[in-house]
Amino acid sequence: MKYSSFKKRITDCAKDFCDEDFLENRKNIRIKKESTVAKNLGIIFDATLKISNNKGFQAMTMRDLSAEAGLSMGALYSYFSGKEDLLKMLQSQRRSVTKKILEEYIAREADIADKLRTAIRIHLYLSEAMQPWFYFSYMETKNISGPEQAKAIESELYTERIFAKLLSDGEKSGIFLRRNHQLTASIIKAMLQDWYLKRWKYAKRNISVESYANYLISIIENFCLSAGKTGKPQKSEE
Amino acid sequence: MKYSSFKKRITDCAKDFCDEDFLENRKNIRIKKESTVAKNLGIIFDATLKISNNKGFQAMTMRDLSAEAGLSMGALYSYFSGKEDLLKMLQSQRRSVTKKILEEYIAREADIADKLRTAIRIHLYLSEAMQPWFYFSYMETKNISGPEQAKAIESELYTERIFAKLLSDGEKSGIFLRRNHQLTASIIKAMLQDWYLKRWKYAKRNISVESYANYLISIIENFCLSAGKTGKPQKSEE
DNA sequence: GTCTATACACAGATAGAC
DNA sequence: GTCTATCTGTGTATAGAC
Repeated sequence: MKYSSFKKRITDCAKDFCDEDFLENRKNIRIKKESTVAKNLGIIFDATLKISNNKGFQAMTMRDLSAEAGLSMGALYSYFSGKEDLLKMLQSQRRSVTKKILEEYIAREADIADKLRTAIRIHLYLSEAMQPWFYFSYMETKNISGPEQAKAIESELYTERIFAKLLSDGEKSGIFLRRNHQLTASIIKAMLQDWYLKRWKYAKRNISVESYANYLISIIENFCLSAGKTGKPQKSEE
Repeated sequence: MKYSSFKKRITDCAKDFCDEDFLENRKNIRIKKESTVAKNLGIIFDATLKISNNKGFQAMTMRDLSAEAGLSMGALYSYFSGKEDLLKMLQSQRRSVTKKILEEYIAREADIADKLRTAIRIHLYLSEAMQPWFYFSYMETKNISGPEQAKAIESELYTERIFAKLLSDGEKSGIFLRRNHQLTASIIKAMLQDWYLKRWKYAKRNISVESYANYLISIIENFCLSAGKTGKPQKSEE
């Protein structure tokens, strides 16, 4: 699957505001009209990501945000009760979109080796489509208050478990070698994360997200696939 | 080589204050006596890393630092001219130690495959011995003023080039396969970084730095070594 | 719903005594 | 060399007009 067709499918979803964690916060918002909330929250979230990824969330002032979003300080505070609240809403909204899409695409595949390839590929495509948020989430959630940090860690472990499960199922079916699946899974995560953490590097070198995906898949299959079961051949470089 | 013997060798070095970039800043320090400077700067650096890795460098106040270091605000300001200056000194001191040691150990090996193994292993050992600083440097330097950020990027690319060069030399000698060496090198970096960025995870799972090193080396050698040249066998899991 | 003006707290930094 | 006391800027958040 090519990135371009994935992206088309995704851009609508990405602005869904129907997550339950999000609705929890909805009642703190003074604005009544649903369409105004959706429009302005979108603008506020994008501005937050833009500024934070430049100078850090903690360093972003409300005046910065006000200028970038084109709303006065007063207006901003009718969409959230404070900086911490803003972070919570942003995180829960994006996290639920990510999870939904990842699960959807993996479920479509029947074969285990395909599921693993798809999991790697779709995770990369997701982080490509929402790079500013993935970067933000990685860099900022470490320093945040207790419950938010716990959710970030849980989210890290959640995708890791998906990979570990696939590797372990694959071993049972004889298509993958016996390895330390948990460790392999966590190394896959590290490689996936590098894509959105070092985007400047890959962009400068003209590495496309497709070719990065193919490269990762071939590294992992070299390491995990049983001999003879080379699966569909994957190009190792572009 | 075991981590424990490496660590013994390193702990002395790690407090060297003889880097040229550092001496540049030395003249801004009002304190005359060299031994006092070394002692208190050590305390200040450690306190900075401890607080910053908890709440972020930008969120660390001088009062926090004063309390943690056991020095008054006034005293602190006789060791640096401001927060930014403190960061510059810390970065240049640690960066020079890291570079020196990494080069030293790679140079000791004659065989290319051994050089690659050593580069991976020693980088991991270094980041284990100085985990707080590696973590700090990764998370904080992105948001900092121009020249400091440029040095951080240069440092990332510097180690990457070491790996890429080894892979490419190895290809010429016929021991490594023809791959996209630059891309492989950047993926090696990603895997190395995961060790110090997710230390909580590996600690909880009782993965030792030695076994992580062995695992990485086996992934890379599976991918890069020419058939038949399996080199010294590496354990893939512990 | 959005604005301007302002309160109030807290940060970085320094002066000058000891 | 280290301390306490204090200045000044800047950040978050709110009140109340439009």
